[in-house]
Amino acid sequence: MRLSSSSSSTNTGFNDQSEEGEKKCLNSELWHACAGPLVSLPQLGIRVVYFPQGHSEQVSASINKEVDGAIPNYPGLQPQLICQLHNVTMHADVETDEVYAQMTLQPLTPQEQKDICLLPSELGTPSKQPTNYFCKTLTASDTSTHGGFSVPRRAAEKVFPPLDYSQTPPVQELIAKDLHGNEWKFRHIFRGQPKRHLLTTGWSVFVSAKRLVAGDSVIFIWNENNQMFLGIRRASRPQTVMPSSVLSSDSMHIGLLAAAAHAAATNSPFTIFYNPRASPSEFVIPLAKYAKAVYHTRVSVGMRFRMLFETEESSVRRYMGTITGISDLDPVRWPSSHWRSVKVGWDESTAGERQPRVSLWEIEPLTTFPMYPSPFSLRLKRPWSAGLPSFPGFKDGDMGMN
Amino acid sequence: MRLSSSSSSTNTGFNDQSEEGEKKCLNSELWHACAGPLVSLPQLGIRVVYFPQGHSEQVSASINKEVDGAIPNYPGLQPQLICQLHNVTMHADVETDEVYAQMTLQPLTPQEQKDICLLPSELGTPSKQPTNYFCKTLTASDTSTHGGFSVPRRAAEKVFPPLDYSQTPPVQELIAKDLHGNEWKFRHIFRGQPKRHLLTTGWSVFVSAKRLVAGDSVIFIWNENNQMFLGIRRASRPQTVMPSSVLSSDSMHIGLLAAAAHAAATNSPFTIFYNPRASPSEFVIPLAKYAKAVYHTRVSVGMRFRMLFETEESSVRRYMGTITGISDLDPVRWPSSHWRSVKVGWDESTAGERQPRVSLWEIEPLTTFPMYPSPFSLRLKRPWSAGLPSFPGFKDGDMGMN
DNA sequence: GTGTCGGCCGTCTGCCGACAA
DNA sequence: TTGTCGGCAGACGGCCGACAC
Repeated sequence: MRLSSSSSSTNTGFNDQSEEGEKKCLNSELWHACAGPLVSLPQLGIRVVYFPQGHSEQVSASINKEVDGAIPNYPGLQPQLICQLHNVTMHADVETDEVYAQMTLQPLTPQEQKDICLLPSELGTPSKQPTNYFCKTLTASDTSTHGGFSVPRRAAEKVFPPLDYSQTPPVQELIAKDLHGNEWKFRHIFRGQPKRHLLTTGWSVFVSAKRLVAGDSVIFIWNENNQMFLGIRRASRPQTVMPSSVLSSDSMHIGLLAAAAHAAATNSPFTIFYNPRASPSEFVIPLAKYAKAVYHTRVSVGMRFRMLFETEESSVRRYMGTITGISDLDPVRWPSSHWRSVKVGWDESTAGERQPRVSLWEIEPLTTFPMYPSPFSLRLKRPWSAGLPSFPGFKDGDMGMN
Repeated sequence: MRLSSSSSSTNTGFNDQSEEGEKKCLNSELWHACAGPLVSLPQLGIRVVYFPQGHSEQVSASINKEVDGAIPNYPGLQPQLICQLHNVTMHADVETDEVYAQMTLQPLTPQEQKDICLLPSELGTPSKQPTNYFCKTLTASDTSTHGGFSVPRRAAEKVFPPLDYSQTPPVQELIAKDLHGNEWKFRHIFRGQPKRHLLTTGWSVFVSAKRLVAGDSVIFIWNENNQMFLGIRRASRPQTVMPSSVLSSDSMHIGLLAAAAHAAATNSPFTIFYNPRASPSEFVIPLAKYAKAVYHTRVSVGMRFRMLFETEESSVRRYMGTITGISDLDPVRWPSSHWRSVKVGWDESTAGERQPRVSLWEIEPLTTFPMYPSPFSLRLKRPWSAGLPSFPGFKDGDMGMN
C-alpha cells in the first residue's frame, strides 16, 4: 500500500491513477526537495550501471546492521551490471514520509553490451531543485505544544503568498500538500514585536501527526502553478531503524545478490529500491556518467579533487581533498570493482563524517585532461569485459562534459 | 536495536544482558501469552524440519505482497530441510510490540540424516500458557480519552493483587512491565454504582504510547513471583504492513530461498524470523512431530479430522472438517512436499477464514491407527530421501502420542 | 531577525456516579 | 456485570507580546 508516481510524469500536482488499487502521483519537485540537492534519479530508458556493492551498503545502512554471517559467493555476478532502466517511480514511506525510488533494471545481453553506443542524452540531467522553496530545521519552540512555527522572514517572503499588509495584523490561510497528497492548513500571521511570520493554528496537528521533534526539518515549496507543498526530513537516522523482523540481514544480502545474479544470467528485469537519505552513495549510475569518470578521467595518487556535499540548510558546498590511493575496496569478493576504488584524505579536520573511500564518478579532479569534440555517438568495440577497466574502443565524445 | 531474550532462559523477570549493546531478557510467559495459545517454539537443540514454502508464506503475509516476478529455481533445495536448532530467542518489535522469534538453523549433513535417531524428548512440549492472565478486547470507552479502562470482574480478581476492601473506595497502584521491560503504573480502583474495577490514572498514557484503538487487546499476567506483566495484540493486521522499502519482495523471496539453499549445501547455520501472528502456519516443526504426522498417521480422502483454532478471547476451540484431497500445493516448484498437502472442507459455513489446505501435523484425524509402545529410540535405516515420503525404517515408538 | 518565556484564556482530559443493556 | 454518558474540575494547548541574544 504505497503512494507512488512515475518520475517521467510531468504532472505538477497529484492525480489519481487507477493502477493496481490506490496509487497516486506524487509531486516530483517535492520528492527532490526532500531527497536533497545532490540526489538525481537516472532518466527512464537510459542505460545505467548497477553496483551490488552499493546496494548492499544501502541495505546495511537501512537495517542498521552489518552482515555477520557467511554470504555465498556469486562468481557469475560482476561488480557492476550494465542495465536498461525501466520504470523509475518516486515514493514516500507512509509511516515516516521518507522518500525513496523504485527502479526496474534489465541487464543487457552480451550482444547488447557489445553494441553499446552512448548517446549524449544518456549523461543524465542534474536533479532540478525547486526554485521557490525553503528548508528550516525545527527548534524546540517550533515543536513545543506551547506555540507555533516561527517562519524565517526571507523564507516567508519567498515561498508564501504575499500577505495583505493593510490588515492589522496581516493574516491568511495557507494550504499545502504533503508527499501523500494530504492537505494541511495553517494560519499564517505577521505579528509580534518585532514583527515576524508565524504559523499558528494547524501547526501543532501537523507536528504531532508527523511526529516531528526538534532537529527535524520542514520544507515548503511554492511552484509555478501557485500550489504549495511541504515535506519533512528527519534528523535522527538511527530512529529510522527499519525493524526487519521479516528477513534476517544475511538473507537480505543474499537476496540482493542472488536477484541481481539471476537477472544478469537471464537478462530479465529485477527491482530495487533506492533510499537517497539512507544510502551512503548512489548505486545506480547513468552509463555515460560512469564511462566518463572511469575512462575519460586520469586520476593518480596525490591528485587534488573536489566533491559536493549537502549542508544543513539543504544547499551544497564543496569539500577538497587529496587522492591517497587507488585500490579495491574488497579484493576478495569484488576484485577490479570501481566501487569506492579511490582512497582519499580530506582537507578539513572536521572531516570525520566524510567517507575515506569514494568512487570516481563522485569526485571532480582538479587537473583533468582536455576533451576533444568528436562524433555524435560513442561506440564500444568490445563487449564489457568482466569488470576490468579495459574499454579501449570508448572514444571521447560530446557528452556535455565541463 | 532489539530487545531479546533466550527462550531457554528460566528467568521470569528481566535481566540486563551485556551482550552486543543493549539486549534484555524478555519474559517468556508474556511472549507466549501475546503469541497465543496455539504457538509453541521448538526446544533449543532438537532437530526440526524447516519449510521454505512456509517461510515464503510468512514473508508474503508480512509485507502484504505476493511474488510478482520470476523466482529462480533452486533445484538443490528440498521442500523441507532437517536442521539442528540453535539459538531460539524471543523478541518484540520496538514500534508495534509484535512478538516474533529468531531461530538459527543448521542443516544436517547427509551422514547425520542417515543416523537420525529420534528421542522422545524431541516431540516438543506444548507452549505453557500462563495460568493467571486475562486478555480483553478494548471497547470504545476503554480507548476514549474520556475515561479509563473497565476491568472485567473475574479478570481483576484473578490477576490483580487483592484490594483492601476496608478502604472507601478500595484503591491501589499497579505496576506492570511490558515486553520491553518498560514499567507502566496504573491506579486500580473499585468504585461506581454498581461497583466495578477500573484502571484510571496512567491508563491513557499507555493507550496513546502503544497507539491502541478499539478492537485491540491487552493482556495482563500475574506470575508466581508476584510480578505483573502486560502485553498487547493489535486487531488490524493490515495496519502492520511492513513498509519494506529496503528490498523488493522478489529479492526477499529469492534471499530466503538462496540462504536456505546455501546453508543446506554447506551445512552451515542460517537465521530466520518467525512471526507467529503474521504467519499463516508454523514452518519450523520439531522433527519428531513431523515424523509422527507424516509416517505414523494414515490419512485418506473422506477422513474426518479436528483442528485447533484460536478464539477471540485467546482460548482454543476445535473445528471439524473432512479431507477432500491429498496433493502437492505447488507441483512444479515444490513437488512431493508435505507443506499443505491436505485439501480440506470445513463443517461450519463460517469457515471463510480457514485455510482450504493444511499440513498433516496441523490436524488430528479422528480415526487413527493404534500405536505400539516400543524401545526408547526410533532409528532410521535410510537417509532422508529427497522429500519423498519414503521412510521405511521409521518405527513406531513411545513419542507420547495421544 | 528569531528563539524562548510569562501571561492568559479556552478546550479537552480525565475522574465520578447514573443508567441501561 | 459492564459499556456509555452527562457533569464537573483541573491541566494543558495554544495565541499573544515582552525580552534577550
